[in-house]
Amino acid sequence: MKDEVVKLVINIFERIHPLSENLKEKIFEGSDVIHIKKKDVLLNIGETSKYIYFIYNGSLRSYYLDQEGKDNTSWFLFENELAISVYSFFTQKPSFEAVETLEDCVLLRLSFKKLQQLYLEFPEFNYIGRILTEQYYIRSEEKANSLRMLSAKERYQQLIERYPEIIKRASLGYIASYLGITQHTLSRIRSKV
Amino acid sequence: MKDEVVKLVINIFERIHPLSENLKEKIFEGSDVIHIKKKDVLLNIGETSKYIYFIYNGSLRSYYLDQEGKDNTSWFLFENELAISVYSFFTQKPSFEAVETLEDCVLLRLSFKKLQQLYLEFPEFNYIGRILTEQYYIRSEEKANSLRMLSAKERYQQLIERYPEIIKRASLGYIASYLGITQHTLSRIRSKV
DNA sequence: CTAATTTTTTGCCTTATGGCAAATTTAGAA
DNA sequence: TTCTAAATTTGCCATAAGGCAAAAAATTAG
Repeated sequence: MKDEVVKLVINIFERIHPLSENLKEKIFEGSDVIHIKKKDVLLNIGETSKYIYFIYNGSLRSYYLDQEGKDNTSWFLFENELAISVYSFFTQKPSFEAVETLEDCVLLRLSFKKLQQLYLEFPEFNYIGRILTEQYYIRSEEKANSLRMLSAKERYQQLIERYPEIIKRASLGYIASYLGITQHTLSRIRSKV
Repeated sequence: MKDEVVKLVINIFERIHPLSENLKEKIFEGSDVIHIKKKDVLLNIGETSKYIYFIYNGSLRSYYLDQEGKDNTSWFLFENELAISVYSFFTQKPSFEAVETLEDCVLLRLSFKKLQQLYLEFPEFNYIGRILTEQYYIRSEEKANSLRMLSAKERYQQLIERYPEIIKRASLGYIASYLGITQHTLSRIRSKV
């Protein structure tokens, strides 16, 4: 199992920049495959994010609690994507957001500490880290721009266009908060489309 | 002038990771100081972003045009910050957003091509690039989360708390679109506070 | 398979925000 | 300084989205 998962990750990395055999071995040694049930929590609010996850199977979401304690989904993540709590992992400070599974998952886990070692020992690995960070950053900008420029309905339409599976795999309540609207509004939008 | 500006940039970089003398020289050689007037355009919609800018003096904004052709500010940037059009610069594809100055500016400019050369010639420079990308990425996530979770009034209050000078340096219309609301709404929020 | 729980839809009314238009203030140019 | 243009505020009304509550549908557990 681990062989297969690590192979896939390395494959994704190598589309960005070749890896030395030594680095590949270190990635293999430093990471673990974990199996985790639906609705299990990978990171609690207030906890510092210590791991980056690669999603081999399943899906995750991260969410914030607002003033009234309602949870607002900030990201959905699926197969072949990397999952972290952006602020907490990058700064190594306590998280304002939580991360949980939406489905049973198979994840590859690498610790922050190990990752830093790899970055320092293999400077070229920073190239890959930089490119991946850029790619997720672009998606973050897209999110902000949709929220700014599009109506609730348009945001919903854009979401199902770009990530059609999201509707099958996440509940309406989660999707609504991700779009910055209430369940009721989303339900109404759907009934009209 | 150029000495002073490059020194400041390198100083900022060195807070992240030390630079070899050779790399410092290459940064100096590869970059140009440019003086540019208020309201001048650094990047047009449809154009591919070829430069990254360091703001020594002045301020910039980037903006999108919505369906009706109204412009919506996506970022404000001030002294000691780096400015790019995120999507276009990272992907080297035509930009959906434009970048213009809000004030007369003194900028340090480095081409995408030169930057890639530096990344390849000095692998450790990717470390700095990665960390900076992470920092701006965090800010992008904050923007998206504010738009999702806070009311127009709360977003305005958060903005003046975190970036108080923004009010003196950007017009209300720009600030309103950055907050995802109309000028009128922002004007009303201000009159009530 | 049935009961219990969760998720989704719907109705009614309130509130926040937008659209248009005009008045006022501020900034810029001659 | 004075004139002109741009930015900001305000009023009035329309529309989008939220709050509360309950019904309906779907999922899960026993």
